[in-house]
Amino acid sequence: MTAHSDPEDPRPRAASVFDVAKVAGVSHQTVSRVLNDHPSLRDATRQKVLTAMRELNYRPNAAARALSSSRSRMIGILSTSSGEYGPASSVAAAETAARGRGYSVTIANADGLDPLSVNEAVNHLANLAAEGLVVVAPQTRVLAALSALSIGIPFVTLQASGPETPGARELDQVVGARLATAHLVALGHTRVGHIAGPPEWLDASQRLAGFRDELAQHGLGADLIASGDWSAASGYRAATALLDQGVTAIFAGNDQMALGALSAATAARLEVPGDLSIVGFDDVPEAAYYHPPLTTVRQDLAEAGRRAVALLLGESDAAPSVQPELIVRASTAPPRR
Amino acid sequence: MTAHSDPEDPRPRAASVFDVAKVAGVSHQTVSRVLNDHPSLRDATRQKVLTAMRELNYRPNAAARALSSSRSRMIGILSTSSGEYGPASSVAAAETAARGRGYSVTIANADGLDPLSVNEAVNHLANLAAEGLVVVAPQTRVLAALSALSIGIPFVTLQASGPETPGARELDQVVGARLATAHLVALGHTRVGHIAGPPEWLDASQRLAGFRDELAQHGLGADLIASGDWSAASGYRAATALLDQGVTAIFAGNDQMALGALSAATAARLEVPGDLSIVGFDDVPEAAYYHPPLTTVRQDLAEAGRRAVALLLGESDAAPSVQPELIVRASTAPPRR
DNA sequence: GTCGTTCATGTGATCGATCACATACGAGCC
DNA sequence: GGCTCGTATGTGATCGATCACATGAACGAC
Repeated sequence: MTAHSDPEDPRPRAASVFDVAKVAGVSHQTVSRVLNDHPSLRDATRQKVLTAMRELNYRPNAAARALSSSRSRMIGILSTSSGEYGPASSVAAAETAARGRGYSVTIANADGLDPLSVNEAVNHLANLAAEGLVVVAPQTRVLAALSALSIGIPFVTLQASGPETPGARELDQVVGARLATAHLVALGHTRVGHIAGPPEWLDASQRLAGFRDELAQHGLGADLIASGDWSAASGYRAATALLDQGVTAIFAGNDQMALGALSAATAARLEVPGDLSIVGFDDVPEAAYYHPPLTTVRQDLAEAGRRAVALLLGESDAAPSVQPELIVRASTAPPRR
Repeated sequence: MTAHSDPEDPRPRAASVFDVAKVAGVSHQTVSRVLNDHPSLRDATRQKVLTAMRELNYRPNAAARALSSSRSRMIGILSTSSGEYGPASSVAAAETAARGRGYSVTIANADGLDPLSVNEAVNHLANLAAEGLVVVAPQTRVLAALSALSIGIPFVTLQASGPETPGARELDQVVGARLATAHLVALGHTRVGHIAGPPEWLDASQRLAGFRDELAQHGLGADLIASGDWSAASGYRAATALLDQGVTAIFAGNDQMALGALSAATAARLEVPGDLSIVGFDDVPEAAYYHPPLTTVRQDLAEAGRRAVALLLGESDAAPSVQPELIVRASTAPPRR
């Protein structure tokens, strides 16, 4: 009594347009027309096909579509490997926006500092035939690699402009920085320092530029500058250095570094905002709960993600860019004396 | 004098295996063998082909490969739309791990609370023929939707077990919670409260379970429980409620809520850790710079992401799970009296 | 010296869609 | 009637890879 092997299940593989066509009593091409909602189709026919699709639990094969139409309907996101709040929320918003338009989103993280890693990431996305790239963490090196590889993929950078992106968004960064700086100056600070992000980040250099511009406009020198790497730890170190130079106010390039500065002030037995005013950038959700609650510049990162996708997909009705907003909390005050 | 339209550029479309084959003087199949590094290939032949590929700047067409091999080499990540640190860093690590193994990663965000949104996200990934799913923010509803759709895609959940994932990882959460709770008990606290995450999150319920278990083991009641939504704001509210009930220590389900609790204590003119001890969970990079620096439980989220991918791709040499680690900083101390 | 094996390579069908083109039918017009 | 035109649908080639199978050469075993 030997159990003989079953002749295998009748149809292990998924339904194709042909299967649907057969069930609906039409040609495969008609099914394809339904899929791409072609205008000249009788409604009765369309319904028959749709019914058949449901019955067979039909799923169009994305690979086949991509192959024959030579359109991948895929957008690549080039990001850094960090889990930072800013990039992450932009990515999420970009994904939602893209999916809403029938696109898929693949991500590729690059180290950013490592040219090889950037190349690999870009190459990966190019191999997938991504129709466009959203560069989330725009470092000069990433953009350089992108140009150098010169794969003909259009790309849009977030939060800072790349070659293809005219003006608009880059203003945000400068304007935001000016907002923060102006606030400190208006409070009466004259010795205001800046903790800049890594110089190779476009955002960082633009914020720095905004800081300089604003001080210059008030006839103040902008020589109190320290650099960090976006982390709280680096903010702590940078703030310590700036305090030695006698600043009474600090504009930090992001909220994490501002938090580090807050911590450095405490360690130096200084009161914030009494002895030292601090402004951050980004308005991370936690900023309102820092001690003291942080004055910062709010950016709508999610909106930036959405807008990047819209721009990429050529919806050039691109509304004017969202302006950053200064959120005044408790970490800033007039200098004590 | 009419400019006649050019007969168009000679070969606008990219090189295929056939083009490479012609240049290398071999058959298209041999090219394919090089691509998939087939064992029986003379080295000279392989070199010829590789040279031809470089010369033509050949990129294998992913869609065509997927179609004919019926393998998408794609992993889907099902995530929530938040920009939180935890999920984001796991996603990044998972991506790197997947790419290292020749897989691509597409993401799909779901609202998590909205069943429709979850369905859409899962469906999207299924349509892409993802070979496996990594569920980054495991809420019961997401898992339910996943089972209900019963598309035959294997999936792995991060940080908490799903149907397919036996034991291992889920311990992490419980163990971590016990670690935190035990620390507070060892300091002499008897009225310790917990700020739990949303009940529909598996992580939240597991941490809560760990908290309860540990207290029970010491003969202490675990009735001082408030719920939050992971945000600092909710932590603030929950902590305020717990303080009314006279707790001397709080274990928060994540660092953001712990930060909110820190802020609530300050608002209530209580000193941390003198009047109130607080422990968080996750060890976000900023935790060391909170005021005071936060005692918390460190999880290696990136490692979790990597491991999820390994598990998914059937590398069952899955090393024993990484144990969470208690990081003692300055937010915990013995009760004042 | 023929046979079976293994290695190295080629030939044609195939995956599941779209595309280019053909066809059938009815309406409108001279 | 004969023409053109627009709508609705079908036929076969095609995208770029892999797969199944065939073939030719080299080599040892009997």
